[in-house]
Amino acid sequence: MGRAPCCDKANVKKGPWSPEEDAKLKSYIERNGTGGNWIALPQKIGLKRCGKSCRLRWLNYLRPNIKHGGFSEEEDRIILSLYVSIGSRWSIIAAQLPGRTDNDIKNYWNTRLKTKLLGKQRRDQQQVRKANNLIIKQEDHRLVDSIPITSSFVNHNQIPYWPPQLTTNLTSAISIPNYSNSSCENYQGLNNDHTSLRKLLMKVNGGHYDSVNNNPQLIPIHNITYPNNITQTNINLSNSTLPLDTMIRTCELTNNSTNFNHQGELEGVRIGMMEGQSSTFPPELEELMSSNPQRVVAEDGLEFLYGDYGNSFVNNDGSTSDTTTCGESSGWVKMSSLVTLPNLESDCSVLVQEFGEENRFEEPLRYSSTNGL
DNA sequence: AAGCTGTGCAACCGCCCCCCA
DNA sequence: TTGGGGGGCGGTTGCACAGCT
Repeated sequence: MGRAPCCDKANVKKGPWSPEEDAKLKSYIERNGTGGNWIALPQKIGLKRCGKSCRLRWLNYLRPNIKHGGFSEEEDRIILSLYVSIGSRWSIIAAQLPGRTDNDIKNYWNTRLKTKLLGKQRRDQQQVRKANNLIIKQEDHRLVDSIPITSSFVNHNQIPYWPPQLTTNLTSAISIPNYSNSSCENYQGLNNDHTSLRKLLMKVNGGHYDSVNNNPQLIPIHNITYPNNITQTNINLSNSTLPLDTMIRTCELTNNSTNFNHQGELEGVRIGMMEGQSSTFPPELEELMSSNPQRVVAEDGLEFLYGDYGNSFVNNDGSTSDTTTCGESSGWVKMSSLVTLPNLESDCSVLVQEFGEENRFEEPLRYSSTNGL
């Protein structure tokens, strides 16, 4: 049995709203409110529109204080960082941007930001292809296969970033963390449970989740006091909000490899980064990461997805350490290091050594903010 | 100038969740 | 406890406009 339509499809007007319809809807809601029933609203007003259409028109266009177009760089940053963290949860992202609607942000992402990012990547790849073609022309064609693919611009459809040998090594060296049972309490709830995720997000963002009224209260990140060692400088989202996975990934790849729980599982390593494993990232970002992992997260603004950065950690004293020696680093990592595992192409054994049994720590990594997380 | 292509955005569609009778 | 209805959300579509050939 099919679902009953919310309105009489044959007798409702579709398509663009006229100024008269806008005026009717706006003045009615301003005088009387929605009455908590969008379906009944058009009849009351005398509009031949579906209630859902009225709701959408009000929320996305007629509602006061709506901003259209002209996204600032700061807004770009927030959208990008949240997109990396939570994916296409436009309503949550919109909640962080006053005056913006989920529809607006969704459109902005699909038409501008995404193409900007992927366009940049394509340009980069084209440049490398051109450069390689030049090399090929200049060198003996028989040498082509021996040219090392050094980075970054590998087309992962043709050449997997994770070498097969490494994948095997990783499989034996790393067990998949069970977030729901993890002894690292901050991973609890990372099980696609929408409510749990939202609660976690609220907490991580320094907000308060009103479970009675299901009402998230967010506060900006600059109101958060960070845990030891972590500063707004090395997180570099100072005027933004701190996304869930940002914190998690920051913690995952930091300090003295306290990444093993009592079961010997590697706490928090995002299995999505392993070839063939499920991902916590949206496909296009996964594509960016798998083809160009070193460049996915940089430090500033838009560049944080594709900008340059140094392969270094930030230590407690402000000095830096090379990523390939991350086990020796004792500080929180930069944003730029969040998705940077040891340089596996150059030394597959590093990760196994880094995370080998002998490096297991007794206490799982814990981190908290002053708001009780 | 006309046709084509790309872009931006408003609006719709359909699914899912939650509330309430 | 359960099923229907409304609200909310993400994905998609279609149209208008601008830029290019």
